[in-house]
Amino acid sequence: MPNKDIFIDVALPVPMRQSFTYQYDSALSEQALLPGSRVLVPFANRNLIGLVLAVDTDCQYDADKIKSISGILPSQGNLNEEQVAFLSLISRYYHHPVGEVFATALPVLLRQVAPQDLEPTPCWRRNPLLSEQQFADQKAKIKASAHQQLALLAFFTGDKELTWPEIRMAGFSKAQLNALLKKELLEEDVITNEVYTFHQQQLRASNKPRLSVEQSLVISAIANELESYSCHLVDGITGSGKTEVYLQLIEKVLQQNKQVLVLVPEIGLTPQTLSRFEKRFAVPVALHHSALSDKERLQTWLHSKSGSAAIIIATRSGVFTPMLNPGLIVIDEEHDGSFKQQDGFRYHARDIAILRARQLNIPIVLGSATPALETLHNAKSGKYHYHQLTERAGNSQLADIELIDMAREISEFGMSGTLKLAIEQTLAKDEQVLLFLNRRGFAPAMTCQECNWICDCQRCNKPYTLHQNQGLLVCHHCGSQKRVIKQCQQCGSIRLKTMGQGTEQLEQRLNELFPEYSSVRIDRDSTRKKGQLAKLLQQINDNEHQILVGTQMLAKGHHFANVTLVAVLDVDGALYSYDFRAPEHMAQLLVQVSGRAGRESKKGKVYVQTQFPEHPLLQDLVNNGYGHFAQFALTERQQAFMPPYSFQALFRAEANASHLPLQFLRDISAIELGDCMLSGPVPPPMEKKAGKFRFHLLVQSANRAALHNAVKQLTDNIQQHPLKNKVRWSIDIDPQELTW
DNA sequence: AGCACGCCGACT
DNA sequence: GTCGGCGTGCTC
Repeated sequence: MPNKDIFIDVALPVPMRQSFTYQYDSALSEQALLPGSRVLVPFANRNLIGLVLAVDTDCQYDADKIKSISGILPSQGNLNEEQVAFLSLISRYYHHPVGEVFATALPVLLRQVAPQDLEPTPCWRRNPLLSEQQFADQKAKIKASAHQQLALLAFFTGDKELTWPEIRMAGFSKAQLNALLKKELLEEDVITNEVYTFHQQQLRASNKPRLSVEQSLVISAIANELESYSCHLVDGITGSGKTEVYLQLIEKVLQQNKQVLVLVPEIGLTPQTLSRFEKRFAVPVALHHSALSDKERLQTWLHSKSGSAAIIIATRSGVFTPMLNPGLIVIDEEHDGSFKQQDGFRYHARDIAILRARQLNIPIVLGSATPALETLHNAKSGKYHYHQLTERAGNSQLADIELIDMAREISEFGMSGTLKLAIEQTLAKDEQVLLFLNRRGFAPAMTCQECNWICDCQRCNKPYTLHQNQGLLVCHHCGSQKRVIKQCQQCGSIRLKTMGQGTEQLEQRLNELFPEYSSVRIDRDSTRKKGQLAKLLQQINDNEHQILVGTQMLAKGHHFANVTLVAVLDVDGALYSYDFRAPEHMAQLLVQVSGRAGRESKKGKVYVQTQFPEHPLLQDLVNNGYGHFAQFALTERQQAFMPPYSFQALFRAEANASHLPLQFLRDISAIELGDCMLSGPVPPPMEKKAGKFRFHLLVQSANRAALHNAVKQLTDNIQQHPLKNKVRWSIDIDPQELTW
């Protein structure tokens, strides 16, 4: 039925906190126009793709200024009404422009005009037509020097089917794949676009391990709640088999012909993670992570939306992937910081996932060995179901943590005598040592011995870090670099010295101290080249290096079977930090690194060097473990009215002159406070960064509604403030970092 | 965010 | 005389 008087509300990818009204001449097209449809519209003399929020018969905007839409885009890329409602809710929750929220939720290619169709995904498996003998004969034709071809072939175990993103992620090339295809060792097939349905033979039950009593109890408890929304925390120590819990729950959901969304940390989506799923389920798995091309990401999105992917494994931004038959969301390592986006639209994928599960009325499972204090609080207060796994599988034991009092030790280059001795003893047993230092470069500062001048970055007013290997001074805050200087720029003296040590120096000193052993450094600098990290990790597992030096990178996700000594050289920064979450992150890190030591029945040891061995939080962690520490830290948070006992919103502003952000934030803070507390504007610990002067305004309340209301008023004030385009500002709801 | 409009410095 | 610098302002 043609109707000329249809008005539509459209979200456009512009940083404006509003939608735009267009007219729709329904005689123009046969295609239905619904909330969630993608439309092409004229906007400020260009054409943009927008998402329809609502279809209406009247409009609130000046009728003479309204334009008509110029087209409707193919419906495969549409969202449905629930998804539109959900993203609108998210936009309101985070006080972020609707258009940008929608843009974040759609793959890049759906924000472009090119027609985008769901394509069958090619996949490969071992050629089933070959007999054992034929297979061996063909395999013998591969040159012995073609290690990668042989490795790729070995990657295809059993009847495993692999898609190109999976093969590439494991480090193989198209050429290697083609070589195997040419020798007919593999056959090509396609994963169809049909809606996925479960068959019992898709279960590789032979790979199912026996469960512990604890695991069985957790699984059956959650399995009883699969029919509607419920949120579960699985709090399980390293090695207690959290993944097995997820896998068995996923199995139950797949049997109901429903889909599962699994969110993992940025670095957590490794070939090993993937192979755990592949080994158990012969179902279509789709991936979503930053290394995929735009086209691959679109395919994942479409396969998930159309129901042809059964399991979707994704990092942060995958939380928005639409599903035809959603059945379960799993968030592994839920405490991980990479779930929070730290620029632009600052959302937390874990929090969004929980809201989504509630809206979809499906269960969500959060898993961690070191749950975030917020999560733990919600679990203990009964908002989430709380499940604990306290037993380690097999005969492996958790490492002991021991503090080294640096005030009493003679230390050389940041290493105490006790530690040095322990390293010697460990190396003598042919075991590996992991040294953890969260500071890249050779030394974090350079000073003049004559006049005490410090070589600062002029854009940040912070010391340059010396990178001796490259002969550079690098600012770790803004990235600026300059050639290393030989003379004091204040008094001209050539008596310059470095202060403190970074990983580069530590590696050098260790080579001097233990010349008969090989040291390797794993940090952003040493792994910049693509594939370098995987190469170094392989060398470590092949025992080519005995001493491992690294930053945070080394703490997450990697397992080193032969490491029995782990040392954290400096935790003090976290004990007296401006950031109230620093001790929590430190504790999570310590537990994580201690999980690196003493696997495979060799009991490990963790040393932690500190100037403050009596610090109560540190003592509690070491003596009583993470759970006890967390309870103690929560009590402190409660006394200080900090999250999770209050909710926060942080307004950040920066400009070329310091009076601008100050005045801006001061002006807008004239609001009706209600049940809220306002602190600031104050400069953050780094008052100046990359030449910009910065200020903060923190809003706090025990009441979400009151906080929301205050933020609303503040943003309204911003809209009217003359400086709103002169200063760069942002809103961070539930900020993770108060430093910046 | 783009993109146009607008009013002041070094070029063919 | 013009090309172009980026400040300011608007977009249904």
